[in-house]
Amino acid sequence: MAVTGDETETGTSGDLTACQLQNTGSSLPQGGAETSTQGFVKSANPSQKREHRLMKNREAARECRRKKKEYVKCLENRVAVLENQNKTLIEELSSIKDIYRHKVE
DNA sequence: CAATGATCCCGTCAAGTTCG
DNA sequence: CGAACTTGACGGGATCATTG
Repeated sequence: MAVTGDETETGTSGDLTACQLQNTGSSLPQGGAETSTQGFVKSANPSQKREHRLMKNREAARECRRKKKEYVKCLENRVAVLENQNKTLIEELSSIKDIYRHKVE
């Protein structure tokens, strides 16, 4: 097993409400800077168009993976928190049962 | 130390979705 | 409706750990 991971669900102390994926319309340099996509795409020859498309997709894939990774990390945090909650509730229930038992006896 | 397996990250393609 | 965007799937290279 290659434990490359430096991840682990460290607290991040986050309030993890909803780990939502989907386009938050977040970062992504889409409309941004560099190649003024508009004019370029029209005047470019097919191979330039292809190159441009590949480049765009390359960046998109990177961003997509980044978001997915973030999403998974968020889910992992959520699992950790819920497991803790569950544990606490089980203990609480157990002590309530105890109290009840003593009263009955 | 070489072979092997596991895992990660990347680039590309294809199909689906969104938007002007 | 077409162009741009998003994402799952696939194949390949790099790196690390284990094993004989």
